[in-house]
Amino acid sequence: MKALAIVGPTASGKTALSLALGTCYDCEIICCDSMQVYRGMDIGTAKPTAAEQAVLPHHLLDIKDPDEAYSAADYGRDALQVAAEVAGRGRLPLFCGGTGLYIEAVRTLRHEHAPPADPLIRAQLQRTAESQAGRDTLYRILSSVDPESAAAIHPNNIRRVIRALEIYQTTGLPKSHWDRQSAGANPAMELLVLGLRFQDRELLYRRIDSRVEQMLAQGLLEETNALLDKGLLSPAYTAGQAIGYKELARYLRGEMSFADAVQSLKTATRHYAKRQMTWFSAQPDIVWIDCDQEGTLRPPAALEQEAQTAIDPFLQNA
RNA sequence: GGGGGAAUUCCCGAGCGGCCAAAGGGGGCAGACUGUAAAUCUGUUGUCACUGACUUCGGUGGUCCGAAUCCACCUUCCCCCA
Repeated sequence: MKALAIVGPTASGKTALSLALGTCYDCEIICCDSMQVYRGMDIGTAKPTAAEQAVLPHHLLDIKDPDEAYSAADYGRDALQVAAEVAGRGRLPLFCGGTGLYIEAVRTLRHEHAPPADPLIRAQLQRTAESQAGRDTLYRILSSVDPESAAAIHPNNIRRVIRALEIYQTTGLPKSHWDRQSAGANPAMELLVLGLRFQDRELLYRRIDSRVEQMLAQGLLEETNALLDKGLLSPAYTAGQAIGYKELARYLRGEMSFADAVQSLKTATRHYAKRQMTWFSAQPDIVWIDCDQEGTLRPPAALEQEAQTAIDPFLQNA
């Protein structure tokens, strides 16, 4: 199965390009965003609007409530199924989103994938990890049980230490074993990944700032308040970690001024964009498209055209 | 007009005679990432010919073997009394 993907940092213009390209190649869009899957989180996640969703079918949006758990592997499974359905209709699946790990999940999802989180084991490990001594102990255990993973995980990154131990405890096999298994298998689909990037970082950062202002004008504060009222913004939920909501929630709870909240939301978004760029730039085989040239944004048509020169041969090649 | 306090590296902010190119935080830059990923974590951040040298802690001039740290004056800011 062939599919397209558009990736890139937040506010780089993925949605607009996906609509243009999707129309051109008769696609259905499969959103690849860890936060857009949640209902009631529209403005803050820059979810495609109703009008945009009317242009082409969109999938994997609004499939969970903010207090429900969802993960990369869930996404990999769901996305694979949806993509097969789209292909079954004779249309081309077009993944679009900024969650790098989710794209990766689509590509490398295997039957022999590492097991899901075990709530009991995880809770137990987390309790141990509350003290520094406990964390040291966990890392020491990991080092003896799975030295390969331990070497790759920084001792301070307790979250990943816990996951590695969880895998070992539930399967009796080290995480490194499962990783090798999935990395070695055949890709689930043939994916052409188009990556949007900026030569001039300032330009991206300015877009981020103005998009934040735009979100606020559209009612991000009200949206946050609604979620807060329903108790859906706990940091315990994945959705509660979403940028924008967590900062504004602090303001609404009286923990910081509105101006400070907005400032930290902008900063957090820039940090996020940087992490995305780091992630994507480390991925092999991305066809890069520059959004800007000599300090100014390129016209959308130029980006589309450049994308097409990569897509056409990809689709022709049997 | 009188009295008191403050000026530190991009920002905030410690330091109060040597161990200080100067804690810590923020920001910037770079990186990691296989079921919480918009998460979590790491490195780096005066300059250079970089195991050493050079320049820096408002300004100028002193004291001292040695100053961001002490003294004098100047500049700016803040507070209090008038």
